[in-house]
Amino acid sequence: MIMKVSQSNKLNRAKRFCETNKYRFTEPRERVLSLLLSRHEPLGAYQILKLLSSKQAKIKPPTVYRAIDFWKKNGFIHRIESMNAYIACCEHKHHQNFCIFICNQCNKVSELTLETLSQSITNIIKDKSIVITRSTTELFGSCFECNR
Amino acid sequence: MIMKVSQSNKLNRAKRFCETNKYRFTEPRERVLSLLLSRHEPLGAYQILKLLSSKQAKIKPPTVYRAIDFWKKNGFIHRIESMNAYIACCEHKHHQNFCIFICNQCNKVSELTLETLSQSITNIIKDKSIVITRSTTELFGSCFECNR
DNA sequence: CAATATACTGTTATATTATAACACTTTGAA
DNA sequence: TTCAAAGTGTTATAATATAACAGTATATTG
Repeated sequence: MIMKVSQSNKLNRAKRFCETNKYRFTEPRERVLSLLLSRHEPLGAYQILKLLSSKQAKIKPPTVYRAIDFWKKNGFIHRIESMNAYIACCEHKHHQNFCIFICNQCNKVSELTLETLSQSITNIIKDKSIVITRSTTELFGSCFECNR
Repeated sequence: MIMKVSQSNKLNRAKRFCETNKYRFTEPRERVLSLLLSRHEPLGAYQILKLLSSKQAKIKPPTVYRAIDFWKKNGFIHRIESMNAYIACCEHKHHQNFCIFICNQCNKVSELTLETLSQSITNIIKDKSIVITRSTTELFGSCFECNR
């Protein structure tokens, strides 16, 4: 399987992450993350299920959901709530304040890596008695191509 | 049934909205919206189903989902994506750029009516070739009470 | 090295959330 | 009064997600 460098880098980073933190980089985990890294679009859990299953070896939902939960918890994938779908996180460090853009017309989804977003949200929350630990923002509209 | 004024006001506004736009203010629509207005917490579709059903008259899922879809489309309720739940929109005019805060500890949910949010998002999106028509932001953290 | 605790997987079953499809009813306008 | 459109009722089923429990792999400790 041919991979872009950045993609295999990300997989390696995930592997190192597991080693460092004494988690296991198991086959289901590897396969789920690889798949999400190789696609640049959100996949539903049952799409992943189908893509990872062969006629001989059918995977079951919990196998996929466990891997998804693991990577999600550890900042390697995002759940797109409005789509019940998952994408590989494009930059690990932005995982806490995550923003995606969904084009209403072509349905393309892109993650926006916005340094300013979490800053903005902090500014918006003037009431310092609330502490924000995580945010997910889903923007809908039309993209450059659909817009011309 | 005793209601706060603002609550019945909101129901009236919804009624007027229907009259103005030639939509019907039918019984399922009224009951679903009333219920959501009377609670200050998110309700799942099947919770609504249960609350609106009596032993004699059991409501079916499509009845609830149709009412939910109607009010959602028309800006009277929000879907909280991360919870598969629905709440009455606290201010009609903010419906396009909607932000809620969910306390991780007590699970209380509050809608934030932030004049500045949509502005901020516009500022963040420097690339003017993208047009945002709607946004939903879900913030997670700990609230004032849980924070002390 | 064996015992054992822990993390993880495999499997079956089922819960939860949402929609398709079609017959019937209400409403307003021609 | 009939016709079209909007809306509801009902049955069935799709799509998404999790509980529960037995079994396996791995690292650790005695």
